[in-house]
Amino acid sequence: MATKWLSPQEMEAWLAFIETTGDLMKAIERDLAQYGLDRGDYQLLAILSESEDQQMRMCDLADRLRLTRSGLTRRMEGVLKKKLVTRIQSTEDGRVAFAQLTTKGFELLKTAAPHHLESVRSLMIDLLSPAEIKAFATGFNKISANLSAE
Amino acid sequence: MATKWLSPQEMEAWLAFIETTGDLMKAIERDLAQYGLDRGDYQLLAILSESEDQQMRMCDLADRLRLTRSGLTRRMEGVLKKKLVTRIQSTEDGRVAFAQLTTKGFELLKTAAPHHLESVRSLMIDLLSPAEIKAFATGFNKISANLSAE
DNA sequence: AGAAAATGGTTGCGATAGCAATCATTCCCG
DNA sequence: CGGGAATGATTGCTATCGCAACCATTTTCT
Repeated sequence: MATKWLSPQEMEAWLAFIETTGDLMKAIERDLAQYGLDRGDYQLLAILSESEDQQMRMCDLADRLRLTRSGLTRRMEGVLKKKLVTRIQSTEDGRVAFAQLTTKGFELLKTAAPHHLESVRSLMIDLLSPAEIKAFATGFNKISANLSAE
Repeated sequence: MATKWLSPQEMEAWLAFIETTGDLMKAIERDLAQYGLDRGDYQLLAILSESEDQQMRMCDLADRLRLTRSGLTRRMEGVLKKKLVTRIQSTEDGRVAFAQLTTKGFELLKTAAPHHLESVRSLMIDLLSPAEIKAFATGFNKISANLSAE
């Protein structure tokens, strides 16, 4: 297999991507810390808030969060202790538990969301031209579709 | 502060980015696992291989890898045990230690690199149009510059 | 109905990595 | 020169998360 190297332009895209992504995530996470949340907690609350009855089966929630079931069990410990989420045992299926957003969790999310949005804007979105925004959307969607197709 | 929401296009770019990035990294990491390396090890070897005498001060290496000094100390344990890197105590400055690539480490890197490159190509670069490549390069560079400027 | 398989969730263990504290060495300033 | 500050690296502690093993419950198949 002859190794086809990356062109300078391709290399620049790749390097900029890997070197920047981690830093960007850290910066966004730092902005979220003032609410006592990390990115995982925020994502969890955000997903629950958009769900039917603001609740989800643990299992499905784990998939959405890209966590294993055990990973979610552990993450739940944190938000349960903070009373941002409650655990509801299913009456229909004894195996199943639901995670449900509490009022406190919803209030915190409503407080944090605008600031989080502002972080995303100022650290990323507002820096990009419309063409770049479009390229990010189409590009990452293609990458994602390819990953799912495997 | 009136909250300026994201436009559908902006939202799509943001969601595609965060949802895809983690999966992409995991996929690349999975391809690297056949060589007994994770992404951190690979990066460490790659950076050393490009350095003067294939060695670097621990401190500088930590910066390049976006690790704290303690994080690097721990990561070094792994590659030291695998004999991919050696530790060299500086004779000039008693505080300083260098990490240096071993022959074995260099050989492994030479073996893994083409496959890693192929992963990067097939999972990302080759899926993108030239315009998207360019947008990724310029976009992430802008984001990065902004983060550094803070 | 009853055994085997599948599903949902938790737990023990190990790996990664950050923070704070620590230690050694070197630098700097009086 | 001597003492305090800075620098480089390590260690203890903690938190996150995946894997494998496990347990409980439900489903499926005969």
